[in-house]
Amino acid sequence: MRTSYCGTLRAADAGREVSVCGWVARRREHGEHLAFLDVRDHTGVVQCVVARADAARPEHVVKVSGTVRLRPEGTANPSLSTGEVELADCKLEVLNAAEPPPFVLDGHAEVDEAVRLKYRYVDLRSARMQRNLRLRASVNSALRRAMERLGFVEIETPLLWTPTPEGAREFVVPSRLQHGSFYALPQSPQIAKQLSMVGGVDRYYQIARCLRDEDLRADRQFEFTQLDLEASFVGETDVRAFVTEAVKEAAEAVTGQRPPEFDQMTWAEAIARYGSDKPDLRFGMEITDVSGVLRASELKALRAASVKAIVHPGGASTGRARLDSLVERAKALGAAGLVWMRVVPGDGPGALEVDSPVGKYLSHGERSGVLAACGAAAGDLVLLVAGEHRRSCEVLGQLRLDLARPAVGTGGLRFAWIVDFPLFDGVDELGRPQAAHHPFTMPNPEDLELLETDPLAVRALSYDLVLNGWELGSGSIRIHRADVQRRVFSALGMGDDEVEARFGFLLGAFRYGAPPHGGFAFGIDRLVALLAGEENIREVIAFPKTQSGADPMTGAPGPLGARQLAELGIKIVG
RNA sequence: GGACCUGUGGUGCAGCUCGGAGUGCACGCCGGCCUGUCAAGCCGGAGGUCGCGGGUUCAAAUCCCGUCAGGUCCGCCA
Repeated sequence: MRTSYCGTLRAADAGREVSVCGWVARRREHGEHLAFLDVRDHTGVVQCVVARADAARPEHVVKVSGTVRLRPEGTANPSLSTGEVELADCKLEVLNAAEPPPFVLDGHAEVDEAVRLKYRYVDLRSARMQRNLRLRASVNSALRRAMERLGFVEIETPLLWTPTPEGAREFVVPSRLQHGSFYALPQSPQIAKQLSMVGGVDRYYQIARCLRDEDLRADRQFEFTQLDLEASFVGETDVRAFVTEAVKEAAEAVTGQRPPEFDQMTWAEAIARYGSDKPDLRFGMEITDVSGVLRASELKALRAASVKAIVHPGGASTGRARLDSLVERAKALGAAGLVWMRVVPGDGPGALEVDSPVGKYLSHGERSGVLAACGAAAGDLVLLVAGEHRRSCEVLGQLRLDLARPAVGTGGLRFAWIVDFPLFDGVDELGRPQAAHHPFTMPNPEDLELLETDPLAVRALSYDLVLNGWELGSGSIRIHRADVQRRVFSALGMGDDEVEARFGFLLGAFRYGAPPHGGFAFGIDRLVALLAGEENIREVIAFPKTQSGADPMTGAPGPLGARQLAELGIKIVG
């Protein structure tokens, strides 16, 4: 039907007889005998010269046959890939007429997302969506290449799995053959892939759809896609090397450049320096501990266990209203308060003074000590939070992002491995430790004895991959011995009966020869969004859902008919 | 479960604080003119449940209450 794609024609093609197919992007009419028609396909647009264009309205589907020729002197369009040529002596065939589209696809108007989603099939024609979908495909392709090169074998795991009421809320599917029983759609193929290790697969991977019935966000959809992998007879560094290789291959496929070595720091270091377990390393403003300087301060509030500071370079010009809102923000984040200091020149060369509500309560030595400790200079803004170590760090970590985070798509790609996560993160209302990662995570062997005595201090053999402040994914070495697994379940407050009911088949498998193994999973939607410079994963998903979980195009979710409900043994009560 | 922002011809906005006739801008659409444009240009035209419901008022896009939808965030996401 066609000989060429629209966006590929160049000066070197001059003289060729070609046919292109696509959509009418735009037309420019000059009276009876001359009109220009821009025909668009996924590769771009090409200008076709026709006598009359009445029959070809925007978004009509057309086939144009003609001769490629150089445009007349002075009429080339350098902003177009095909700007040096045009199609002349055209035969125009309308393959399908179209109603005027609900919005224009010229990339200039910012169209409301709800409208775009309702007419997603039109929206997908835009250069932006075409680019994002193809970028995503090349990421998938690169990931597969890397995994195959590393000896991983692609295995499909069930979508209809058994309910495991741990972690994220599950989507469930009623069983027609066993009324009252349900399948669960997998939050991740975690257990299946571990069983594949017991099954001697050695190296498993899958580009897996995961489903979680939790509230949606800019970086979270009900269903999302992970590169999921697991390997036997490996340690932490092996797993990280596999993932690093795959991610680098994907980034290179998109950017043309192999990314530099990934940073690596411990979880404790990430919290202390950036106030986050997913630090954005594209900029500085690291947190400084100034507790020592203020230990004997007249200000009781600053004699806390831990006083932290960040410096906002050039922030001394920040107005009172803005500072007040920062104080409110800090309180909303859980800080007792926020002390700000505008750094101004003092008397004498190089001397500094502070303009701060608490300035007069601090000695000269304390004021200069704080400035020296965090390296502040005249014109900067210093923010102090006092309280418990982790909370103070996290509050300042959030303010750091609020004040200075670079826009998505700028500042390059700063990958970082965060290692040595704690095994448990806090306790629930009954005082039981909560698994930070998942309950199959191997405790650090050095900390095994703390499982029963000080569980919150136990480090895990687990690690996260972070890119520009987004958590891409996480992984761990798994427990492969039933006795250790039982101790962890016990620390989690799960009794033998409960464990048996939920994970009996997994513990059973571990009795039949489970190799040491570990793995990882990371979100492809997030990786692709960051590589595409999008701040929302919906922009890299062909048919995403809104924040309330609806699809404006299909109307999903929708009701079931009485007959279908009866077949499933389901009665709607609310 | 909660906080905040948004909702006005097909699209994007302004109008809302201080109530006074659906007022305005840009794009698109329809028709006319136009032989080198390229986000073409010029002229004309059509197109409205101001998200929805209620209240206040002589009078509501505008003020108040409720509700729905979209978005950002908190909770949630082992």
